[in-house]
Amino acid sequence: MFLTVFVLDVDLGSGSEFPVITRFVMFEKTSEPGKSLLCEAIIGKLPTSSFPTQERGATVRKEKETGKGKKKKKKMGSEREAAIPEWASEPCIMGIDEAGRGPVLGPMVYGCLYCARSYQNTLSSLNFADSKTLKEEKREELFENLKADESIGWAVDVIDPRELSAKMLKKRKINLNEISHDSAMGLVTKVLNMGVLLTEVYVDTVGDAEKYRAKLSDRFPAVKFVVAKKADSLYPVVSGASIVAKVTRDRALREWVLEETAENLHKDFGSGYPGDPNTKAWLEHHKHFVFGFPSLVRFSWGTCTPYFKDIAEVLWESDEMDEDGSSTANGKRQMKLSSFGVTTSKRKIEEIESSGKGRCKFFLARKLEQMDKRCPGGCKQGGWSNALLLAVGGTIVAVMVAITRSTCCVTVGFNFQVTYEAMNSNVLKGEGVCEVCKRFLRFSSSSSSLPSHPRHLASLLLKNPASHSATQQIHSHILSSGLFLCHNFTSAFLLLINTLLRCYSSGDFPHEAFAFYRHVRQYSHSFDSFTYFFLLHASIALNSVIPGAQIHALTHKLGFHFHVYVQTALVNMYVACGSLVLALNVFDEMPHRNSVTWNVMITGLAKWGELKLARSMFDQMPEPTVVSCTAIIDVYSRMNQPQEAVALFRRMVVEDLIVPTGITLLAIFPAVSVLGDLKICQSLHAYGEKKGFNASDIRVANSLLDSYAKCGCIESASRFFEEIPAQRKNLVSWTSIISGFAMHGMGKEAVENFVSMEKVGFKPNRVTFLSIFNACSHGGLIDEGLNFFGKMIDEYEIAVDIKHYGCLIDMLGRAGRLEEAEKMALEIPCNIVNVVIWRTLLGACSFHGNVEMGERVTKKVLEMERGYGGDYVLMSNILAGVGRYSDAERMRSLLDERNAFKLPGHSLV
DNA sequence: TTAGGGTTAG
Repeated sequence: MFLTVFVLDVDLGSGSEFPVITRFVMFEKTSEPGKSLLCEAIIGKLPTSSFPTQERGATVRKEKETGKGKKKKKKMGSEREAAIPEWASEPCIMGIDEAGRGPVLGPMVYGCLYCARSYQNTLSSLNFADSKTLKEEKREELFENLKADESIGWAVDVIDPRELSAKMLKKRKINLNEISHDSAMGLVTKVLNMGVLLTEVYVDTVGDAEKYRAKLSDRFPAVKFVVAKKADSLYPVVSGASIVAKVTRDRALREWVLEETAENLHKDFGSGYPGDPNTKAWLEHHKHFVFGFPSLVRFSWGTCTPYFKDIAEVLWESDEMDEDGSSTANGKRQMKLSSFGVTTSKRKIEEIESSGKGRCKFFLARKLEQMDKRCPGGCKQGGWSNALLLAVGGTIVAVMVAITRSTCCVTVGFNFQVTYEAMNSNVLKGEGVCEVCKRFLRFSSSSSSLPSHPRHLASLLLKNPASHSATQQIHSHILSSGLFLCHNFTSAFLLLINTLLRCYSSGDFPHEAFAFYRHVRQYSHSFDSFTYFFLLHASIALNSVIPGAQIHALTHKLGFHFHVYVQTALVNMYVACGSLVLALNVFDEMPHRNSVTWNVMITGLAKWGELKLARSMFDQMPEPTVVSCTAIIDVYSRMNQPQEAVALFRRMVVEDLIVPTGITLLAIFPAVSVLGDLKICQSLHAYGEKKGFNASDIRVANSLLDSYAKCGCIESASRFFEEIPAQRKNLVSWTSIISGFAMHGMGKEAVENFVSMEKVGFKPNRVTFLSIFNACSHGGLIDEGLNFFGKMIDEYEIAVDIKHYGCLIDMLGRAGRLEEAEKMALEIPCNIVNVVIWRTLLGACSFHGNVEMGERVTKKVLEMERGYGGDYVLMSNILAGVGRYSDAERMRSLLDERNAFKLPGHSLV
């Protein structure tokens, strides 16, 4: 399973180090193309901590309001004023210890206990001992005692498991020792800031004791630090701190709100240590296929890894590329990029919502709601973003996000807690981007497996030009990696920009080309003709003249009016959008035109039915090329003017000015087929042999054999087909010869060839089946035809389309099996059925004189179309055939009344 | 790194 996550907004919180994703959507995407499923559309805000009784951060004991010994605290920097005991002004000692470094579950708690140095002896008599050696009840009792003791102060720092995991897995990793040191230092700072005169601090070591001591002394030069192993059993003040920490952690675990749970999650998780069978069982039973574990679990622990085997697979398939783009030792060159395409639609979302699928407790626990597509921060360009889930050791640990239209990049910890680096404000100064998005621009190229040089990225794009996901990933990478800063204005960067535009313009998401261009324009104006060329193609792909016209204006402003490529692309764009007048305007105003410009204009005119104008322009062309000639011939062929096509081809050959190519032959053959002129066909055969086109281009050979068949010479077609070497024949060759036999009523030969084709390993397509059905129809091979029909569905799994039904109904109808034909017609799905089907059946009814069915079918036909005279004539003939002359006459009258038309017959012979 | 013409079908 693949996942796609779209992050739309983050909450920076007030002073929180860890911003939280508050708006995002997630998609589940199956590996089956086209079967993408929206899993959930969600929005939410994470709680700052799952420990309900303590705030995240140091919690410092407040002195009781006893009055005695109470005094106003000195103001320390910006710290708030608070009451502190008198003894705090004396030299004080403090102990620091932790609880819960090892477990895979729950917070790590740092605790401290402090008192006046003069109270040290009393402290020793309080029977504090290393908390681990005491029973829970005893610890609770001691904790309550020390809380009640006015000569003692204490504080804790509860570090949420999500924070631990996020820090350990973020790009700039912070290991547990570092987190521990920071926490301890945080406690020292807090207590000092309260106005406590700390002179000695005893700390249970984490890592090398001396280095730790030096670090602490460096930070707090006025304090003497004693850092030792097992300090909790050596110094009563540290033992007290260990009790504070341990009890707080135990309570946190007891009172932990498993937000993911409504009723199913239980808290029998044992000790939380990785080896504990209860803990293991709990982990096994509480993993989630997308979110991994509830927020209680430290997902960065190696213990968790085996549990992620079965959960959502996240692929970040990219072979390691060297700096120069060459392959690594495994010899693979091709970059594989998994597809995290944007696949959604309003309908799909509604479907999922209404089906009730997708919502799970993990979403509910995160207070997730439906959302719309706009960026809540007010990004003018906001909207969907692209995201990549990064997998480390098979575990989802981060989501890399680049909102392609608003440039927002964040990494997201496993439980959607953001672990982000400082944003690069130089890069993101864009207009129309909301503050939230701006503040999250980040992600250096080192965090991605993509190359960092524009030239390498461009070559990657060129290797995967059709891959939308590759394009998106590189798009995101460009926005997020700071390439703008390093490479802006370089030719390599422009090449990359252009290549990306090219990929978008030729793919299914051309609007992204404009979005990207708009974005880049905020930082750079060093575009060239390639840029505008691709943008104009993107406009064509969008099938909209508006962006194209805007680019037109822009190129005019930027001085590209003399650039032949840009101007030709403009003509092409206007032609493609059907704006012939605008195309002609550009064409006329061009100071220089080349043959391509002419060809674009000529074929454009021809395509939109302006054949005469096209021909006149062709005749004015200074130097006609084979392309323009071929284009005109092709247009003549398609516009049913075969004589003109042949005449022009003759002129080409006779005048010997322009040499036809294989493509010219492809253009002329349909005209020859329409004419049915075997002699021309034979001449073209000879010409193709002489020039080598028949041998070099299988399409020419296929077209020739098709033309032979259509000119009535199935023998020549068959002979020519046999002469094509087996290894050159393709599916079209086989289909063409089957079709040839079909049109000559040679059902048996068609079937034999179909069988031979299967034997040599070709898999028939829908056209092949159309041909074989036609062959069976015209050859009277009804049962064979029906067998082929079954084969098409069952063996080749080809969807039946209306033309297949048409062939089969024609086949059954010709054979007089009218009931079967009618049954089949009635079974055709109503969204594809058309009048031709029923008209075919009506023809069969007429042929076989079936009045009863004829009347039924006529009714069907007239329900669908009333203006075609042939239908009335057919029914009239059926009625007349059985002597119902007055009814026949009524049908004829109806034809006149309804002003139905009938094309007069014609013959070329 | 830019363009234009392109096989089979009731």
